[in-house]
Order: sequence, then structure tokens, then C-alpha cells
Amino acid sequence: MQISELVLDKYKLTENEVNHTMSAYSPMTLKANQFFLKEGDICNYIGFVKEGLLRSYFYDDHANEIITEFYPEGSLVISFDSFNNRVPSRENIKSIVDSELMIIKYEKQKELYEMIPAWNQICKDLADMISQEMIERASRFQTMSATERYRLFCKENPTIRQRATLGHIASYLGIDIATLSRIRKKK
Amino acid sequence: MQISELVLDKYKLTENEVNHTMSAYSPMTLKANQFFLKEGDICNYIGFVKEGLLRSYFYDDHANEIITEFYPEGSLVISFDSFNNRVPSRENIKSIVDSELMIIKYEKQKELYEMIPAWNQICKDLADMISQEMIERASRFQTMSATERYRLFCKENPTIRQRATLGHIASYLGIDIATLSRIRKKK
DNA sequence: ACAATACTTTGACAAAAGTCAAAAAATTAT
DNA sequence: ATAATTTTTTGACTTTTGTCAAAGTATTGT
Repeated sequence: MQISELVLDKYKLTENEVNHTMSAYSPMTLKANQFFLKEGDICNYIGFVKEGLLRSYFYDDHANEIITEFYPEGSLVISFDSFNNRVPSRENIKSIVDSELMIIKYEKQKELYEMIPAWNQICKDLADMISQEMIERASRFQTMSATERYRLFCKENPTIRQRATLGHIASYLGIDIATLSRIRKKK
Repeated sequence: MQISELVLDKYKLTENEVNHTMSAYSPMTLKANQFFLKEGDICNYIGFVKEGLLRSYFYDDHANEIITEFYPEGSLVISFDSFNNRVPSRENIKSIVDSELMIIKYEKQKELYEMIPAWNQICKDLADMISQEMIERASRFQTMSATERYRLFCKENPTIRQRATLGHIASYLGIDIATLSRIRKKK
């Protein structure tokens, strides 16, 4: 999700509003494999990825890590449900490589909602977008083979393909790692 | 989605507000296989299913019907994206059996938003719920076999299981009909 | 009622995807 | 640098799922 473009282009914030928004955010640096959010905690921050890559995951009954999302540069990192509804997160969010984010605390974000009306629309549209992405994700599982899913993933995410492990991508696509290794091999 | 309970229990509308809401809705009857919404049209109505069953679907590149959702009694029938953003729907919504709905037109619903503040929250929560359901749906494809998906579907939807065809359920679960027939047979 | 249509089952295969275990590569930490 | 750990690949299967085509069953419309 390319939030910066979204905000500046589409919502026509005044210079003042842009400045105010910008100054509400502060930088955060994560080394590889550090948590942005732990399962059970309440998500208190929204983050924008300036540099790096993160992943979101939970554990299934067999304690396997199930990856549900990647956050490359330009993404908005948030557990939407936890952040908005102030409930414990069911997912973990962790950096895959060293990453730089801009973050904003829940309370500050709330202030923005009140001070800058456009933010309400931005938030609504983001929820829409996230929802659309999940619909698309489900329908790809529904209609595409493992090979097709992998090919499309690589086309859409060339930068992730290089930085995430085969295991991460396999988990995200719901494919066994041995199978994905074989899919990769045959061209 | 059990909208009636939601509205009455959780949001504590005044009697006045409930009455106002109720009178904004009007009944709609659909015979089996009638459209509630056609691909390309803008979704102008929200419907609540009082009786019956509907399905939402689109066509893939091979002109196969891909079913993305069922709407049994108590469901809210809507193309969220189309209704809220006034864009053409990418999905069709059609009754499977004779059905009775209560519907409300876009303009009327907008009035409700303005007159009854709680409706904004209801709408936001519904969006959340739909989003959560899609996340759940995707993660089932990601982690469960065809047999497991079917078993769980039947457990969660005993009434749909009886009224939708095997083909409908197979499409929804992303399983070939011959395969689903065999899954059914073995116990 | 019965023809037409739609749906489901079945057989015989084929292809796709998973399992287990071991080896080979790559990465990381000391 | 090199030992330890983590990832990836590979072989030899097994299991799951899909394909095609035909034959049964239901359902529906006139």
C-alpha cells in the first residue's frame, strides 16, 4: 500500500495538514528478525516501511509459522483489527531484514482523525483496500495451482522474492517447501 | 451476519431509531435463480435475508462460475465495494432458492447515517467483520486440505449444505466436482 | 407425464502436491 | 575462519486432487 502517494495525491491535504501529519510520525529502526508486534499485545502503532521487509504470521495447531502478509517498502504495517478495536493481536509482525519505518502512536493518530477530516476517509479507504486484497488472495487460492500462484507472486513482488526465504514464500502461498523448491527449478 | 441482533443488542438504538430504521426497509421477494445484483451494475441496495439463500459469483477466464460467498438467512447481501464507492460491481449476486429479503436503497441508507449516528459505527463494524471473514477464508485455503475444508464448511453451514448443489459448494471451496463427490462418499 | 435439462456419481487414468530423510549450500555467530 | 545453524535441494515414494467421459439420478417445464 503506497500510503504516501495516496495521502498527497488523492486527498489533497493542505500544506499545513501534510506538515502536521508528517511531524506526528517518528522514525523506527528494526534489525532483522525483530518484532514490530507480538501476538497478544495490542497494536499501538501504525508503521510505514521506508526501507526493508517485514512479515506477519501466526502459529497453526502444529506450531508451524503461517505467514499471512509481507510488508515491503511503501507498505503500511498494522494489525488493523487490534489497532482499531483495541483488542490483543492474533498475529505477530516481525522484520525479515534490517528495516526503517515511520511510526505513529494510536493516540496521535486519533488526534489526526479529529484535526484533519480527510484522515477519516483515508482510513476508510485503507480498510477497503485491505479487504479487497484479502478477497483477491482468497480467490487466487480458490482458482490457481501452486505453480500459478508462485509465478504471479514473483511477478508482483520481485523484491520480496529475493529477500524472503523460500520457506517464507512457501508458507505464504500454502505450498510445501520441497514442492516450491521443485517449482522453482523447472524454469 | 446477524444484523438484527447486532443492531438491537450491541448498539442500543432508541426505540425511535429502531422504528425509523425499520420503516426505511421494504420487502423484496426473489424466485430461485433471480439476480439481486448483476456484474457491471452499481449496487443500489443492501438486503437482509429473512428466508432463503443467495450466492455471489464471478466468471474466470474459462467462463467458469466462481462462487465467493453464500448468503443464508440472517445475512447481509451487498457488494460492499460497489455500494460504498459507487462503482460497477465485479460480482453477480443471485438467489439459489426462493428468498425473502428486506432491502434499503442507497439514498435511504445515507439518510440513516446522518440521522442515526450509531449507523456509522455499525457500518464500520460490518466492514471489519467482512474483512475478518475474508482473512479466515484465505487462511483456510492456505492451511487445510479439500476434505478438511469441506468438513468444516458442512459443520458451519448445515443449512447451506442441503440447499446448494454440490457444484456450488465445490466452486466455493475450490474443489473439482468429481473430487467433492468422492469426498462426500467416503463417510 | 415425460422429455429436456441439470446435477451427481463412477471408472480409469494422469498430474499435482505432500512426506520423509538425507545431503548439499548458504548464512551466521563466535 | 570455521563450527554451528539455517536453508535449500534432491530422491524415492505416497497421497491428494484433477481430467475426461460416460452413465445414472433428479428436477423442471410444458
